[in-house]
Formats: sequence, structure tokens, C-alpha cells
Amino acid sequence: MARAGLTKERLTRAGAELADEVGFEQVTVSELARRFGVKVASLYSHVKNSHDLKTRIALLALEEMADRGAAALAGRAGKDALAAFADVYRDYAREHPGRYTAARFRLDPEAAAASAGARHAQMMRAILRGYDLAEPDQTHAVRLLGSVFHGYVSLETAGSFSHSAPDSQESWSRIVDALDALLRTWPTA
Amino acid sequence: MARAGLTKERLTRAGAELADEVGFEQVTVSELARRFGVKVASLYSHVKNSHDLKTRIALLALEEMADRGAAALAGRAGKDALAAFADVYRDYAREHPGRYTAARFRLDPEAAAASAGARHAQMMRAILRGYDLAEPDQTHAVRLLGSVFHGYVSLETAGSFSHSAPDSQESWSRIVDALDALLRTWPTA
DNA sequence: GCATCTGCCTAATAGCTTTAGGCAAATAGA
DNA sequence: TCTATTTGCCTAAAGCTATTAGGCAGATGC
Repeated sequence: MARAGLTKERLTRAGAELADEVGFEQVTVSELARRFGVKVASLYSHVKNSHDLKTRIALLALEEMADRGAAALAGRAGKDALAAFADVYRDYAREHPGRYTAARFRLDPEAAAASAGARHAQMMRAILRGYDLAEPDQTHAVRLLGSVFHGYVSLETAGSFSHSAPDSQESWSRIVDALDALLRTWPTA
Repeated sequence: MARAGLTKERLTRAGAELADEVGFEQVTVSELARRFGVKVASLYSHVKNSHDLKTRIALLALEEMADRGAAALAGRAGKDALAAFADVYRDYAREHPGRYTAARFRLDPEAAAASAGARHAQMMRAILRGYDLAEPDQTHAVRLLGSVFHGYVSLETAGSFSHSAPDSQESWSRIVDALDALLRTWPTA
């Protein structure tokens, strides 16, 4: 029997593509096997189980977003950096909705530690270098930025902003403006 | 055979409790049947299918949150109202994580129209009465608030803030402070 | 008290997940 | 190059969930 050439990496990539097509929740070992023209059980030599597969897709998505974030931040500072980074999240979610959802998959501690999560946090802090925030306000601000980015993208993806004016793009720009203004005048306790 | 007294309502409530115990994704027609000491097929006289059940749980959660929100807003204005309303979301998610997730379940248009979604939007606008915002900035602000509330709660529930100082409660308070400050000095285009 | 309705049941189909064990293709060693 | 081992994909099987069809008996209406 000819071998299909399965590997963790190929399965993970194909899983990510599948997620973007049908949604992360609908990513299934069976469908993946079907796409490789292979029997389901065969995948279990490469991937521990369904959870493992999903974890790998999540890690891939986190890496990809971190890479894009790093590229966006290079040579930028202040509001410029903030806006570019914000767009990285939003654009990624629009281009790769399944992967984006995957990135929110709850990772177990080991996977989380090995993930690009730390890079994301570092980049947020790098953006805040353009603003004058000491601890613990810096941490509060990091959490706020993470919340806004994730929250907005998540609501937008769910279609919450698509049935009313103004355009979502406009709100997004104005929200980034607002965040910039807020960070410049952050109210200290 | 003694009847179990199944109804849509009881199934929905039990489904919501199940969601809080094991997670919304793990809510299953089978498990629900098990809890009622009844065969799986029996549920299908009361609920169209699994999707229908989840939709009902989502609608219940949205109602409950809207009710709490309304109670919190009564007699409050300005920052007071903002903080109380924010806490409604956060507290609800902490008390009822499964229901909270359910509330984010993607509803089809008919269900969405019949949901408490509109009440949520109205309450957000009511909060903004305490600030001086004209359209379209008011809509931008509503979207920002929704994003921050949902984003923060979602990240917090995922445990993103639980492994580092400062305390999540502190960040939450300071973020509400920051939002209040931002709304009072909202940057107009 | 009888007829109807309704609620829960049995039975059956179908899909996904996961484990165990087997054969053959690829690879490594002599 | 021939053999030995590893490794990749397969068959088989069990268990779970979802969903539909059809049946019997308890509840309800006249």
C-alpha cells in the first residue's frame, strides 16, 4: 500500500486549513483522514488524540500571529505600533477564523508554557514603551489591550457589528484612537 | 411507565446547569437524558435537536444577564452605572461559566431577533447617557464597552490572568476607572 | 367509561473516537 | 544486495453521541 506521508506537521497544517473552512469546533480526526485519503486509525500514530490535534493547531495559530505581530512592530512605536499590532489580530481573525478560534483553545499548562503566549505578552509590553506607564498600571493596560483586541475581534467575527451602522472598520479605527488617547492619559490611582 | 415530566423549560434549565458544571461544549442530549432518568429519544419530543437545545440555553443566559443588568442600572448613573453593569457581566460569567459561554453561542437570525440581545444594547446606551457622546461616537463606545467586557471576562475565564500579579480584581477595577475616564474625554475625530 | 392524545419507550441507522493487532513498505546493517 | 527491524497504514471492534420511526400506556377530554 502506498504511504500517504503523514506527519504531525502536515496533519496540523491540514487541520488548520480545515478549521478555517468549517470552523475549529468542526475539526475532526475523521474528516482529516478523509482529506488525506487514509483510514481514521492511521492518524493515531502521528497524533495522540483529538485534543492533541487541536492543541497543535492552537500552537500553530499562536506562532503565526506572534510572527505577524513581530513583523508589524518592527520599526514602529507609539500609536503607530499600537494600530499595526491591533490590525494583526483583527486581520488574522478575518483571514483565518478557524485558526483564530483555535488560538483561544484552552491549553493545558505544559502546552501553554511551550506556546507563543509569552511572545504575545512581550509584544504588548513593547507597545507600551511608547507610553509612560509604570507597574502595576502597565499590567492593567496589557490586560485591557488584550481584552479589547480579543473582545472586538470575537464580537465582529460573530457578526455583532455587521447589521448596523457605522461600518465596523470605522469603529475599529476610532477605538484604536481612543485606546491611544487613554494610554497617553492613563488615570493613576 | 411513570412520566418524568419533561418540558422545554425544564430541559433548558437542566441544560444550563449542566453547562455550568461541565462546560457548554460538553452539553449533550444524552447526558441530559441520563440526568432525567429517561431515554435519549424521549427528549426529541420536547426539543428539535441538539442545536435547538443549545439555542434555548443561550437565550436563557441572555435573559438572565439582561435581567441582572437592568436591576444593576436601576437608580444608578455615570461611573456608578458603568461599574455596576460591568460587574454584572463578570460576576455572571464567574457564577455561571457554562451559561456565559452559551450566551456567546452563534444564534441564527430568528433566534437572535427573539433574544435579549437588544436589551443589552439598550442598556449600554443607557449607561452612555451619563457621558456626553453624540453619534456615531456613541456606537463606537458601545462597541468598545462590549469588547472590553466580553474580552476581559473571556480571558479571565480562560485563566489568562490567574498566574501573574496583580490580582485580576484589581485590574478589573482599574480598567473600569480607565473606561470611565476615556468616556468622559472621548477623542472626537 | 371510552376515545384520543401525548409522553416515553424500543429499535435502528449513522458518524466520530480510540485501542489492539497485523501486514507490508521503507530503512539500516552486514 | 540481502536481511532484519522499524514504522506507516490497515482491519476490526467497542463505545459514545445524534437523530428518526414506530409502538404502548398513562393522562386527558367528552
